[in-house]
Amino acid sequence: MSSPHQTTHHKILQACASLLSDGDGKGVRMSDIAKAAKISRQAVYLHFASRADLLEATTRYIDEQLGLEERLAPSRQAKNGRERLLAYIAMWGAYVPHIYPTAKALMTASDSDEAAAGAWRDRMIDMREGCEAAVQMLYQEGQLAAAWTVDSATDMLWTLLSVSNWEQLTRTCGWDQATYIKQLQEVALRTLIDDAG
Amino acid sequence: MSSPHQTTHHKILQACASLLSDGDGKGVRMSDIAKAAKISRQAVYLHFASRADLLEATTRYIDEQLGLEERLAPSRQAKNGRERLLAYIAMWGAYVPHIYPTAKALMTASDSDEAAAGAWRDRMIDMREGCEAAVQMLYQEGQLAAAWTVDSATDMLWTLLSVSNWEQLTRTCGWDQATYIKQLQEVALRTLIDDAG
DNA sequence: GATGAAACTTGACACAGTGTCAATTGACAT
DNA sequence: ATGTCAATTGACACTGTGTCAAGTTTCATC
Repeated sequence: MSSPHQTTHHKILQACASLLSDGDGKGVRMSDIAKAAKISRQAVYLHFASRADLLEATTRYIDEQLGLEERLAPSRQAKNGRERLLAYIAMWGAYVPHIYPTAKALMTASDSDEAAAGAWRDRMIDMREGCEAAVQMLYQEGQLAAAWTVDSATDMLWTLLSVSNWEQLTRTCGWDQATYIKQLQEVALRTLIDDAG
Repeated sequence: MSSPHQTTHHKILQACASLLSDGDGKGVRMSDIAKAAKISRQAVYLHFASRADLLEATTRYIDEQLGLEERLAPSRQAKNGRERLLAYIAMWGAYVPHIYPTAKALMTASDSDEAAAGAWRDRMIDMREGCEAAVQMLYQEGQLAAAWTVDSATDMLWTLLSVSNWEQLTRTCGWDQATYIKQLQEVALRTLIDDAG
């Protein structure tokens, strides 16, 4: 737990995050990051063991910058499962665009496949918990549709909200953010709740 | 339109398909393929311009081997949109396991990113047409839920059935094939049709 | 049977990008 | 002055794709 204030460590994260934000995560090389941080390429390795390691740290850094915790508050304060589900999807839909480039870089990390894939998977497991909380609440209210267990419904919701899906719908299909949120809320409600008004 | 009978061309496709089938598409190198086809690595390039090119040809080859067209028949013969939707999802759920390794290799082709990604995208656009046909049929029957246009519903269904989602649900979440099919049918019905009995 | 064209082989190489190593410099504290 | 830590420079190994050149096999065809 070193404290990364305005240290080199911090500068690297900033440079990495910034490079990932412009462009869509393609071809951000260690040397690019070093250059952006005004540092030698090798110095990066003094702070991060590998590209995957740096990428993973960058997602955490971005989470802090963007106040992920605060963004989660509305869904946590929701008074019923339905509201919680809607709030969670709204939060997520507004959040993904920010982490997308990093996510993409992490998901398609060609080289240190194991490490990068693992880092991203860990990250997504955290997000799964948010899904589970909403589903659990629905279940306890007796609102969860009969076709689902808490587990399978969580799996489904989690998958529905995956970054890949977000990418396909917004990038390939051209949906805008508001549409993405509205339609995914629609799907989630109709799928998970019986009186899906 | 050369005719690939028992030619080298054909042997390469066979070797590639076979290598992709065991293992999950990771680290299948050009040299591995050449070795499996009992050919020099360079000879592969006499038949396929690049790894992406070969991979793409392999998906087509597999489609033929597995009789994709015949598998599509039941959904095409369905007498209403609902049946067509269900049949299409059932077909797809049974089909994905076979193309998954190749799909994965194509999606995560680190190098010739453009070509590989493009090849896979083309492939998926074909599959989108199957989704659209079902949605269109529902629409013409007045069965498509009010929240959707034909386009947006097709986008949603297409995304729902993506290989990434299949991968997450079956590989990560551990769903078996029957569960995948049943639950995705459930989601599609509830989402797209108003009287989602 | 010689000629020639295709298909294939061998071996070498360029290229990109990651990660490693060793030797050196600079700053700062004690 | 000494030690230590951060950073630099430059070189190198490694992996895998794709390219090139020169030689060999195979086979058809005159």
